[in-house]
Amino acid sequence: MEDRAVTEKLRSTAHIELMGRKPCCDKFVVKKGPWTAEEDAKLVSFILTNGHCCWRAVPKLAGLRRCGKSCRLRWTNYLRPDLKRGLLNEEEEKLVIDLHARLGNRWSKIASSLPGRTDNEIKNHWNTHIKKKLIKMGIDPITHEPLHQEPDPIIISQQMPHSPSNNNNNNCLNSDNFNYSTGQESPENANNQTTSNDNLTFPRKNLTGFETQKDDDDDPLMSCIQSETFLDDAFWNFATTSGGDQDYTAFGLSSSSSSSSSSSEDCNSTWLLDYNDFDFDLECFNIDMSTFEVDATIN
DNA sequence: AACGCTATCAACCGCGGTGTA
DNA sequence: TTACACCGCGGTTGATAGCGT
Repeated sequence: MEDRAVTEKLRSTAHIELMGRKPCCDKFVVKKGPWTAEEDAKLVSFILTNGHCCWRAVPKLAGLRRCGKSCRLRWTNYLRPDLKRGLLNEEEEKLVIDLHARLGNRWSKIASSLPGRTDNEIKNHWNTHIKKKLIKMGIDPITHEPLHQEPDPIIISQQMPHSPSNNNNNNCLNSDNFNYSTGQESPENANNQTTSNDNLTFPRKNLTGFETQKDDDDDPLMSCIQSETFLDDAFWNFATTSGGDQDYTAFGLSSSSSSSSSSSEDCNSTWLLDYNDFDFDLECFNIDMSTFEVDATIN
């Protein structure tokens, strides 16, 4: 068995020299399944010392019999020092719901707005907690519409074609018009059917009966949103009250990361979307790991 | 104590987009 | 231009912890 693995490895190596790129991993010698503490230690030690030049090379250089892909997953989902532990708090949950209404199952995009949280974690939390909560509230977790409400085919036909999963235009949590810091819909945007953020935003008005309802009393989602917690300024002020220029520290964003996308007058959800484009890359930590460690303690 | 069921979450799989030889 | 690998993503699975009977 071992001989065969070696033979295959050599063959694979020879193949590499003839073909373009190297294979990502040697399928005959990689280990699968749960990571051991020893493997974790090796991976953490290697990445903290060297960063990850490319994931394919990491297992080899770190002395791990793992696929590079597996190493990346283990690092990003579990070993990264800046990860938050424990269940998502209420604010994070609400943000996930909001972003899910806007983005659909684009977990990585959603995760990029919750520093310290991984796409896998959010996906799991969605499937195990939030989904059930929404159903309990009478809200369809896929469409974010009330469960009892039949979708209007005319309305559906009006939806934007690039709307993710065709389900994101009904929710008053959808908030290009919504100011996270004030809890108010921006008046100048209130009647707009589209916004400038066109690949992430969708017509919000008059597309479904849900949104044009005059009386929201019977609507579970509206009831939720109109609940004390949701209307409490303190809840929405998390974006601005965390201290001076560090507007978004409640999400673990430092002023430097938020400054690229948000100014004081631009304190709506677009900063979140802009932040999606911030590529979290450990190689930057490679320059000065001590800085990294300091930052990691903040979260 | 033993068993079965459910919930949770780490890890894997397969795919699509992109980069490279 | 083509073929293939890399990377990241979303969906799914499987192990196991927790709980009730």
